[in-house]
Amino acid sequence: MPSTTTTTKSPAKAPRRAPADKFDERRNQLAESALQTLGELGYARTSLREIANNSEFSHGVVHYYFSDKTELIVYCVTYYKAQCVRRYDGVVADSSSPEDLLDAFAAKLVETLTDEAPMHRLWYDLRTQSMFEESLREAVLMIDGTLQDMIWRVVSRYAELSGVEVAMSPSAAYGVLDGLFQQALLSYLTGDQQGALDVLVGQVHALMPLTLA
Amino acid sequence: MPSTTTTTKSPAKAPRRAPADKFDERRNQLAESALQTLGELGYARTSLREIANNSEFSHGVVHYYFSDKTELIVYCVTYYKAQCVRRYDGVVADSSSPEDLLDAFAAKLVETLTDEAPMHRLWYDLRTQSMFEESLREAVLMIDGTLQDMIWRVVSRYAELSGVEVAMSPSAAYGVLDGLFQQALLSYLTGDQQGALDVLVGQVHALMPLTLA
DNA sequence: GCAATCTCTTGACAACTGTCAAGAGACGGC
DNA sequence: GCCGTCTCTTGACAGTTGTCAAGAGATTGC
Repeated sequence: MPSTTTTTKSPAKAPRRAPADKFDERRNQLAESALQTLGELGYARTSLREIANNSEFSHGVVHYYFSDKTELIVYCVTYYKAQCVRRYDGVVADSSSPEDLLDAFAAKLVETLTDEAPMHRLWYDLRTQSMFEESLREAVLMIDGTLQDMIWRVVSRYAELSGVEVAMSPSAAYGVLDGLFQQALLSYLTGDQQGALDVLVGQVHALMPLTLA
Repeated sequence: MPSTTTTTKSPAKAPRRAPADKFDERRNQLAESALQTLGELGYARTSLREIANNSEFSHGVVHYYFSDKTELIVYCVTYYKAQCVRRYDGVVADSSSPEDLLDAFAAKLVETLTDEAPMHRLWYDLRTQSMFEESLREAVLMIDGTLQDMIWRVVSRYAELSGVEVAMSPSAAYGVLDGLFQQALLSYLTGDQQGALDVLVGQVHALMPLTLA
């Protein structure tokens, strides 16, 4: 088993004597640009040249900041997901009743599904590819773990506000909610959008009480 | 909306005067061979030459039986999934108590996860790609529908044997079970296999009663 | 046994891919 | 101002891809 922590490796053999921040700054700038393209085309069909074309740089610069394509992709998704795992913290902190929490949680789900559908399909793309490509697994399993923790904070707070214990494992709670969200995403992207959102809200409202003892 | 039924289009402009079955036979033969390669490498990284190499034919023959790569892939997965949607029919027919059904269902899930993991990851791969690639959607949504029906037959029979009504929509039941199965598949392929199977059995046993009123 | 059709192979094509080397510009310290 | 380093561009490379045309075998109808 390789180390499980270092997600931000420095590129192949970049010197980086100077600012030390400027380098990471550019990396993030490039990552944000790349995420746009990746969210549009998906992992497999996004070429480094396409990423560069949609940025203000030329195609050679990618290899200055990343050692290869896999490192770029992994960095991008890790970078994005790191900003997402706190998405429901406000919901958890501000709600004072189980009903409030449930409504706010469902609303947040709808919001992110609407606003960031390309990012979500990219994440599912990467996670699926990790079933084939060994080199993606470490990052994917790490991210999946943080998402599970994120959901668990919501579910356990929901139970706390309800005054009962949770009746599901963190893994099961994440699995079922993720299944519903993924289904909604597919429906949202392939069919009528409003219907997908409505169904998701209904299903989450129906499911969450079942996580309680 | 295009037609929703014709999954077995004839290729671009193949004449096919003769046996009329021989042609489909070869198609299926090629599909089964291609499925092996696709299950191993995934949708994006499987080339037509690789498919041909793992078969007894040369790379040109693919274009004799399929008009392009997309048609081949869609045909393969549709062909495979058509054999799978009856997987739990025996379970549904033979069980005489809810406990029997639940045990048999979980056992079947474990069996298919063990025996056909590459086929399952291929399906999830295709479904995810359909979020990016318009041309895959029709087939994916059709297959997804038949899988939902398959799960619904299990769940509604489970309720019938329990003497109560189902408390979930077909969509929700499929969504949550699919989420758990996908999670188990990822865990099975990336970590310890036995653990993934045990967790899946436990989660399914815990979840199924929750589908009842 | 001939001819027409089906079946499959071979070879080529244009396009695209990740990668990298060579070098131009910019920027900083001195 | 000058030199060293950082930053980025350009151009090229070898390999791979989907696609298709030309034609060789094989099979069938007559």
